[in-house]
Amino acid sequence: MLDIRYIKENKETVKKALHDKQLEGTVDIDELVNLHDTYSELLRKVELHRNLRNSLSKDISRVSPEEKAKLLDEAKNVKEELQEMEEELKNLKERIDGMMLWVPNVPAADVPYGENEEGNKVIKQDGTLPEFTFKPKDHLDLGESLGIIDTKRGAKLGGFRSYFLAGKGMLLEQAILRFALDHMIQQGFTPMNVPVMLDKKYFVGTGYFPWGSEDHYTTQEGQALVGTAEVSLTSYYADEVLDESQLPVLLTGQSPCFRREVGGYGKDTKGVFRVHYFTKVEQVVLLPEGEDLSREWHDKMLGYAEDILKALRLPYRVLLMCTGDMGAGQRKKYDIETWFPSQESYKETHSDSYFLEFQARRLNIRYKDREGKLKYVSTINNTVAATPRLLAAVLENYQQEDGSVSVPEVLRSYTGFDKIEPAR
RNA sequence: GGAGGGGUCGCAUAGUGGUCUAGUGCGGCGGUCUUGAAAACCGCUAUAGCCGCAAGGUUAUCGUGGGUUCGAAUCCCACCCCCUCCGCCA
Repeated sequence: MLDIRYIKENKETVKKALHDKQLEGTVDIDELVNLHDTYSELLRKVELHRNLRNSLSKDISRVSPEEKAKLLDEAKNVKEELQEMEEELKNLKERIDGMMLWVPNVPAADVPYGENEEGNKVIKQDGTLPEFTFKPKDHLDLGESLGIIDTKRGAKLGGFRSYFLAGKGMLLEQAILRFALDHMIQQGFTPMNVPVMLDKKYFVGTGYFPWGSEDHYTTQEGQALVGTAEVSLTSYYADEVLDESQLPVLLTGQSPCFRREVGGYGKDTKGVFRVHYFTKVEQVVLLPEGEDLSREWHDKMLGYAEDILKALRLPYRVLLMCTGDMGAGQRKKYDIETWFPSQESYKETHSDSYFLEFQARRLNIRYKDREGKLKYVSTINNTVAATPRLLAAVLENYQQEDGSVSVPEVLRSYTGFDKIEPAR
């Protein structure tokens, strides 16, 4: 959420953000500003009227019985007038609040303009592409021949985009996750196990709602299932006031992630690349205000994710996402894409975004600065490792001519084995 | 799921319709005293908005949302959360 004062003073900037993020038509900024002006004017009138009511009430309690009757009549009139005005005020407020939720964050100055993913810029590439003396299999073929990925039975039980991981595949997944978690702990992050069914307000708070509500499952109780631990971790301090000395808050959490993947029916249909349920280690940072600081941490957190890929010796590249391919709430976003030999292309495995105060305003997370002034924190989040997608990358990149898959060296102390061989 | 108790200022607690403009204690900040400190004493001690150059005034907020009333922390309704006990359960 942006400050209404900012929106009023920077109408054209906000309109441009709507346009650049391909969100035109979702909210009318002129209408919003006009409504808010009307609201402010009415609010002033209402407050004057409340003042009148309050002073009349006070008089009634002090005055003699004879005078009382007269004042009571007057007070009743004021009350009725006030009720009408307050009704209108409430309606205005609801409309404004509803519209405010649709106002996106303004992209940072260095975010390139683009209508879709084609506008993204590759800004970094790392790792040597593996060379195979044979035609590399895709992760599903590998997983099936190794007996570690079973999408057929997954689909039998849970429908399309469900899967089983079995045996050493399951253990390798756990190794990746634990390795990733350990790396973040080494960076000073606090590991967290988080709730994954949350009140919808936290999805609004993190900016997943209203834009992405279609992609979330809901419970009978009206909660939604998280698509990422970011929602839980970022909301951890919702409605709280931190002291500046507590910042930066560094959290890492592992959680199941649930995504309906509506609108993506034809996309990535093979294997376990795009699934309804996966596991992810996420990193979230809360910072004092200041864009320079956020940018510094944004890059630093990108580095933590790169560390994982480097340690796994997986080739990857980093994309600076364009306006049309970033989230409504995001200020700037990097995606990391990891090499998938079977497709001879890089595929998204990580996403790193900073928000400035956008999420903190919605979630009401503030801190007291050194002068005792209350300010909103700035938030950033990034993937550390998401499986089975990253597992799939490991399988493909580490496959051997004999059909086996060797285990990345850094994971061997976690797995206890150094290769996965074809099932008999 | 059932029964009972409870949610008030940073913390603890008082407050059953009108000086509640929310009392008191603790903590915190400032001051007096002191060589210094402690103790004692005095003062201050929320957030957001509006009007105002300022001083100040004003509106809202006692878990949340409705309602009753001229007036609600206080009465009524719904919901949320916490505690105790019972049931169920990894």
